[in-house]
Amino acid sequence: MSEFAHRLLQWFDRDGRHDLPWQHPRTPYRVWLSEIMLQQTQVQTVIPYYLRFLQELPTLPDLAAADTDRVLALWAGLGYYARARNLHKAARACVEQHGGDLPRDFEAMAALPGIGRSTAGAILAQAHGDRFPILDGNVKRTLARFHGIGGWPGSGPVEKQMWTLAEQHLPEARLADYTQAIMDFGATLCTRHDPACVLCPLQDDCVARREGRVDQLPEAKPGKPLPERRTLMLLLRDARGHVLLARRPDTGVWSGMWSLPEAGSHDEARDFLRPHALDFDAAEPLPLIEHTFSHYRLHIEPMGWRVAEPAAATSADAGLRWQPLDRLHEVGLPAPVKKLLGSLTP
DNA sequence: AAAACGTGGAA
DNA sequence: TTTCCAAGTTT
Repeated sequence: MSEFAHRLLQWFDRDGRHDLPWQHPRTPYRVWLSEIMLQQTQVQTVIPYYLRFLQELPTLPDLAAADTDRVLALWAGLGYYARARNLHKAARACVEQHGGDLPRDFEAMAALPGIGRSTAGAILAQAHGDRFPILDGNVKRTLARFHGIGGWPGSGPVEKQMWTLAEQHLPEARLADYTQAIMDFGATLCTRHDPACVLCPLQDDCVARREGRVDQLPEAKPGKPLPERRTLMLLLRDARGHVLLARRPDTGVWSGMWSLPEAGSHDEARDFLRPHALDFDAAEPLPLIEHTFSHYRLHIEPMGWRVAEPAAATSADAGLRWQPLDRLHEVGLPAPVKKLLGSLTP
């Protein structure tokens, strides 16, 4: 076995994490769900969502049989909602094409929506002990430092080089433990800021350590200014304590989620209000919301109205629904909308 | 290749 | 306050 993997496994046995929820039992479905939730998301954030999701949908067939709305509701707050929609699609594909289980074959696994090369490797290694590398943020950081690799790890050439190295470091056995080990190592010891180099089992052979470049590696993603956008959110409440929700389009942010009706201008808002016989100028202004995405900042202007009777037009529209304020947990709401509606007094 | 795609926590 | 970024994938 390579010295790299050997030292990592020894470190893992003593200092790794052995009680994460998806480790007991380490079934393919449980590992899969954890890997998808953990994409671009920290363990601490995932755990409560993971436990709730698994309680509601304990098996892959349960997930496949669930409504998309229910899946999105369980995901609401985690972000990157395409993960939830792809998870759901993949579960249905597994029922139709793989007998209700995840496939054991790498190519079949990576062909499922939401499962790329790294996630496929992570699932096969952890659930079956198969010999595949992963290349997540932890591994990239570890390799960048250990081998002294410059350049942003997300760029094509650097990533290609790292896949090769990740493959070369694989041990012959204990693939499940090794996969968990290198992620634990990156998450708890070889951290982005202030890594614990004095405790590191790889310190003698670490290029960054030897050359005093630990703080400089891995190199950051080239930064760009954050664009600003704005929208009006229309909050219509009726006398029963229901609020009017609108389904997000199939494309763009929050796709498929339920949210508040939006308007890009006051004129657009007036058009939307017309069937409700509401006066735009009678709106109750609500506190402005600033919501930051990974790729732009959104300024939300919420405006509220009270309606005596829900207009017939809104009940017939499949893209709209009147939802009781005390049953918002039934639908998947974007984080800032959930917060806004949660602050309302019923 | 580069941009889209969420959110909350830390520096 | 602003910036960065955390178990990436898809288009």
